This record gives sequence, C-alpha cells and structure tokens, in this order.
Amino acid sequence: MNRGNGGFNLPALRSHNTALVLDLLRGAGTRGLPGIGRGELAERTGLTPQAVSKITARLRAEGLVAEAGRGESTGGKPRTLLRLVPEAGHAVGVHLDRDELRVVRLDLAGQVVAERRGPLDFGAGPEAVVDEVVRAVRAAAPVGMAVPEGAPVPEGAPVPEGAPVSEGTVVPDGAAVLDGTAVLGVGVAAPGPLDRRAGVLGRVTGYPAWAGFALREVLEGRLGVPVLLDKDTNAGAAEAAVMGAGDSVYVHVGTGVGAGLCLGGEVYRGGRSGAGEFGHQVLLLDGPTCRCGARGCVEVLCLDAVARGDTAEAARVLGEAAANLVALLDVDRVLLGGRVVAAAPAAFVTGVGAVLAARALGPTTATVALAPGGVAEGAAELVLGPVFGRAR
Amino acid sequence: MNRGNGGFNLPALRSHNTALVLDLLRGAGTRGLPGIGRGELAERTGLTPQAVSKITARLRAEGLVAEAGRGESTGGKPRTLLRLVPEAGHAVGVHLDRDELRVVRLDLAGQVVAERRGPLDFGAGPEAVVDEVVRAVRAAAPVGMAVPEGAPVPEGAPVPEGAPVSEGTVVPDGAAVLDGTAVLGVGVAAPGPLDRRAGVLGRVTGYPAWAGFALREVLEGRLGVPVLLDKDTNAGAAEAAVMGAGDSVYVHVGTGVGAGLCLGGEVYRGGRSGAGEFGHQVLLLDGPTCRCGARGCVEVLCLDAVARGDTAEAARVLGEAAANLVALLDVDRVLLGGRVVAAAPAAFVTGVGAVLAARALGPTTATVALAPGGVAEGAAELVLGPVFGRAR
DNA sequence: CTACTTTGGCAACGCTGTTGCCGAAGTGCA
DNA sequence: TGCACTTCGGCAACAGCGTTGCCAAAGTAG
Repeated sequence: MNRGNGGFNLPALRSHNTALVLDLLRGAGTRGLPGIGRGELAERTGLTPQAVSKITARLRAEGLVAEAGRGESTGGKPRTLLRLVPEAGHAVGVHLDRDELRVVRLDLAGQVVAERRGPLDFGAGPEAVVDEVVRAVRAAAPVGMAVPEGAPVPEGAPVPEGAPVSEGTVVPDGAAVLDGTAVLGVGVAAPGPLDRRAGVLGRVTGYPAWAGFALREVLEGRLGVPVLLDKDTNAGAAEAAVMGAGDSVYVHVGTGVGAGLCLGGEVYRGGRSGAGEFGHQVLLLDGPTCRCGARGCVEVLCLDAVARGDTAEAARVLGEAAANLVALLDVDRVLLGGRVVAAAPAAFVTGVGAVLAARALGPTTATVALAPGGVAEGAAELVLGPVFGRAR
Repeated sequence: MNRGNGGFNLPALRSHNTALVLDLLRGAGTRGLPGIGRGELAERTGLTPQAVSKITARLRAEGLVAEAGRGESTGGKPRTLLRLVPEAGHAVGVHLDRDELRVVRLDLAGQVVAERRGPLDFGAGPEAVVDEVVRAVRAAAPVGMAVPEGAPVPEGAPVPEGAPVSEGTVVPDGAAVLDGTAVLGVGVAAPGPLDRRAGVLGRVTGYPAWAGFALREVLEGRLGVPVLLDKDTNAGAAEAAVMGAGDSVYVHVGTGVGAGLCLGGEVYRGGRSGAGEFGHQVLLLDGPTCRCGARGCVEVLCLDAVARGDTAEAARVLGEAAANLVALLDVDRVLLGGRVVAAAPAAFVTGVGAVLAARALGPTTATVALAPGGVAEGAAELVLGPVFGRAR
C-alpha cells in the first residue's frame, strides 16, 4: 500500500475501497445470503453506484468476484447479485498449542477446506516443532506456495476457478499462480508473550528454549510464503471479529488465562502489542500470590478453583473479571474458549453470564457465548484480514 | 465529509490529507518549534512533496497556514518553514463540574486565550445552569458566533489575521466570518453517564433533575454554534492525547472515580460511548458494598480510604486498578486529575507509581504524572480535534 | 400493449496526487 | 570571484480515482 503515516494517495484510496467492497461481499456470504446487489454495496460503502460498478467489474475481471443470479424485483429490473469466489485464494492457519497442533486451510470466504490436527510436544524445542509444522502445513496446502511477494490480492493474476491443486508445483516468484489456487500466507497463533512485528517468540512460561526464537523468519524460509505470528488470544479475537461484528472480548482459559480484545471491528493489540493481559488482572487485593509475583490475579484465583474442582467459583472469578472489562471497554459480547472451558462449557457460560447480568450498569447486558471459531481459524484470518481491509 | 461507512471518495481524501498536514503543523507548534518544512511534512505524511506543496498552498490561501521564516540549510536552499495561524479559528471549552464552572477559549494552536471560572450549583437544575453557561461562554468568546453550519474549517472563507474581536457582531448564517475570528464550536464536559451522540445527560448520581436533559440542543439554540457534549473523563483523555501522543489513561478522582481511555491517539469511547467505567471495576472480591450495588469497587475502596484520611491506601488502590488497565491495554502513561488528586498530588503520583513499577510485567514501566491540561481544555479539544483529523 | 421503475454500463468530466522540468537560493571548492 | 553542486519548491502535463449525464436492458403494473 502506498500509505505512509496516515497519508492517503490514489492507489491507497483504490485498495481501501476495493477491500471494503470485498469485505461486504464476504459478510453477505457468511450470513448465508446468495449474494449482494451493487446498489446495496453502494449504500453501505457510501460510494456511488457507478463507483461500485467499476470496482466490481475490476474484481470480476480478476476472478475474485462472480455474479450469483438475480434478486427479487422491487418494481423494476431485478438486481444482479454478486458473490465472492471463495476458491480464488486460500490462507493457512496454525494453532501452536502446548500439546497440540492444529492446521486449517480456509478459502477466501472463511470456510475450512482442509484440516490437520495432532499431538505436539511444544517442549521438544523449536527445531522439532518447526519440522512438524512445515509437514502439517504442506499436508493441508499441498501446492507450490510461491506467491508474488507482498501482494495480498494477486492483481492481474487471474486465478482459474476451481483449478485442481497439483502437488509439488513450484511457481516462480513474482509470477502468476496458474496451476493451483493462490495461497496468500500462513498465520501462526502461539502462546504469548511474543513480538508480533518481529515474529519472535518471548519467554513462554515453562519453555525457555523458545525465548527469542524467530519463528516467522524460519517458517517463511521453509514455506516460501508470507508468515504472520500473533498471540493465540488475539487470533481467537480475530476470529470472533469476523464471525459476529461488534466489540467483544475473547477469554481463553487453558494452561494460563488470557484475553483478546476486539474493539471497533479490529483486534486491539496496544502500543507494544502486549494488550490483552487478562490473566494477571488483580481481582482480590492482597490475595494469594500468583506466579507473576502479584497477589490475587485472575489466573491464580481461577486456576486454583479449577484445581480444587470448584468450577462454579472459577466461573464466578472469570465473570467478575469479564464484567470489569465489559464496563471498562463497553463491549457487547464475551466469548469463552480454551481447554478448561471446553471441559465444562455450560457451567462457565451460565456462571459468567450470571455475574455479567448482576454487574450490568445500564439497561443492556453483555452476552456470553462459547467462542464460535477455533484459534487456528483466527490465525488464518490474520492473513485474510488485510484482503478485506481489516487490520493495518 | 463525503464518507459513508468507510468508503472514501475524493473530497474525503482531500480533507483527510489536509487534516493530517494541519495536525503535523499543530504538533510542531506545540513542541515549541518555529515551524516545519514541506519536506518533513511530506516524509511524515507519506505524500509526495508536490502534494504537500499543493495542500499547503491551499491552506495559506485560506489563511490557516503562514510561512515562518527559514530553516538552516543542509547544503542547498534552506527550507521555508510553515506554521499554523493560531488566530484563524477558536474553540470554546466548558467544564461543567458539580460545584464549579470553567470556560476557556482556545486558539487553533490550543493556547488558552480567554478563561472564566467561578462557582456553580449543579443542583440548581438545568435552566439556571444553562443561563450561567451561556453567560460565561459569551464572556469568554464575545463574538457574533454564527458560523457556516457543519463546516469545521471555514473553507473559502479567509479569516483576516488578527482581526479585532468586535463584540456583538452577528454574522448571518452561511456567510464568511469577516469581522471577528471564527468560533468553531463549544465543547462541554459534564459528569457521566450521558449520551454523547444525542447530547443528552443521563442519571448523574445525586442530580435526578438532569436526567434526560438535552443539553446540547438547548445550548446550540442559545449560542448559535455547534455544541459537543462528552464525559469529563473523556475530555481529560482528549487533552492528554493532544499534549503528549501515545496511549494513556486519564484517571479522575473527584466526587466519583472515572477514567478516560486514549488509545491509538484517539479517545476510545466504546460501542455505546460508555467506555471508561473505571470506578466500578471490582478490585476486592466480596469487599465492601458500593453504591453501584457491586462489592469491592475501586470507587468505594478509594473514596473510603480518602474519607479516613488514608491517602496512601487510596493511592495504592488506585495504583492497583491502574496497573490492571496498563497490563490489559498496554498503555504507556497514567495521568491523574480531579479534586482529590489535586489535594495531595505528590502522594498520589508516588503511590500509584510505586504500584505500577511493582506490577510491571515487561521491562518497561508505565509512567505516572498529573494530567497536564484541564478538563475544559479537553472539552475545547473535542471541537478542535476534527479539524486536525482526530476523532470521527 | 403501454407506461413506469429500477438496474447498470458507457462516455465525458472534475479533481486528486504524481511526474518531469526548471528556476531560486543556498554551500563548498578552486 | 566564479563555478559546480545540492536542496527547495513552483509550473505544467499527466494518470487515475470517483462522479455526473445519459441510455439500453429488464422487469412490474394497469
């Protein structure tokens, strides 16, 4: 993109509006609609119908958009519906958990078209894990994955619809992807803390061998496609942002307790991408000492309760902490995920929901639900997002 | 602006880039520099030098920008510095506190050029207070305050530099402001909760007569200029956003405890503009009951300590709650303001600072300071912000 | 069959930032 | 003092963006 520190020039204008249209088309597909008319696109973007016509004509020529029949007439010519061509591009998402690896391949519309899942020993160290990841990604996306660098949408490189994925085909760098569908990149979700920009892992509690490991760079070298790295909680929030719009908080309870914030339709990561430190929110002044050094953190309270088998208390603690976030950030929804939640989903949802209802300050209460998508899907969304104008 | 739901057209592009340039010019002035060269503007906006030349030429023709001498040569022609013309526009800020009224008039550069302050009985009810506000605003901005509606920057209406402010001059609606400087609007900061969009106050604790009062509409009718209404804490955060960039939290301790969030250079208000509910963050599970109905809120803990004269404990409570926010949102700075803080500033700054340092998770510690500007200045910033591309 | 409504493409247009060019105004060296 | 060099910044021509005006296509309603 040709934008510096906020300055917009004409190419940036074009790609911005194009991404906006694509985003609406994706949204229509996600909501189960057969397509969306040009008029509605114009109305919802604020652009004129003619501008939308030009943009969609370009997208159709590029193979990203196709016509999808006709809508009902409202007294005149019925609108021609448009839809995204899902197979025009794919993204791979990797969820690197402490004892499990899950890899998915999504099409442009966000549908899972391939999945690999298996046990993983995160403690085996970077080299062994990278090997395993490369193998799983190749299995989920068996295509010569070279793609024009830095080009989220392969402009001028029309992708043949539904072309067979031929294994082992290597497409020269910078060339059009002809023999298989374009793989836009790989998103990797890993336990935090980590440096998202540099693509380097931080000091994951209990796994010192990983500290400072440049996972993104190594994977890019092995796979030959762009790789993005982010915290697992942020990936969860990214998935939530796509599934249902609106501000939400993704609370993950696994080996630790973390959260991903989805504010204004985008994942909020903070200045140094360290936002979402939810587990070490102090909830009980002078309470039991946590491994972080502070006293009365959510994590120690919640996980102690889980260890005691007191799920109700764990849910109550989580609920109080979530209610703090809801009040502070004015979010609509709290989404729960992670292994501990998966072990007793109903108990957590009702327990957290009860606290949220009791703590509601205004007439509206934030809703609680299980996180609809997986973390691996959210990791893939890190790659798909920029195509649709999400995340900068 | 010609932008709908994110769609950008050419006029929007133009005003966006123009606002960006103005913002950089204001920033240079705020940092005490005599001006800024076109080259630097180009570099920092990402636009080409020629585009910056065109934009600044337009701004100079409109009287918003002027040349400001020359910089040092770096081996060639020395750059011609540019600066904002502060007197090209003014904004009025009103801080409506429970027992005090403060009104300031700022020029475009953010300097206070007039100030009125006096006692106020918020409990006297809307009518009496509105009368008082109108009187104070007229005193601080004694100009016929009609301005082309909805036009933050009076385009094509060159404002004569340094023209004398003639009292009582009424400029017909839609006409250029000729005889005085343009007053862009009035920002009003009031105790929350309130509906910012509608400009209607909510149920301010202890003042039922104000609930549902359409303050913005009434004031616009009386004053004849655009009026913006926001929570006092948001105004404080807005001022902080201008003074020093970066993410920060403005914590206000007065009759209640509240916070304004400044994320990514803008005030974050949340979906229903209810964000910043800091006072009722639960910090001590099952602690003393708060007036909000919950138990162990920051507000009840902090204000109880203040009532007992235990400033150190109040600061510690505030510090723990602030540390939660710092960890959650990854902000750099915590700013303290409000009457209780003003009574013992050093104790609060050191007390909060100590907790932040102890709770720091990474190598960096968030800094604490007294809020640099007042709430009234922040209220005026609500009006000035859009001119410089802040806040949508 | 005849209005009427709505969709959506074509062509001309205005305005945006960009490129190429050149004069202006300094510095540095012979 | 003179000349080469560097940097700044305006003028003119330009490419590309969304917009406007116009009209054919494809339905509905009477």
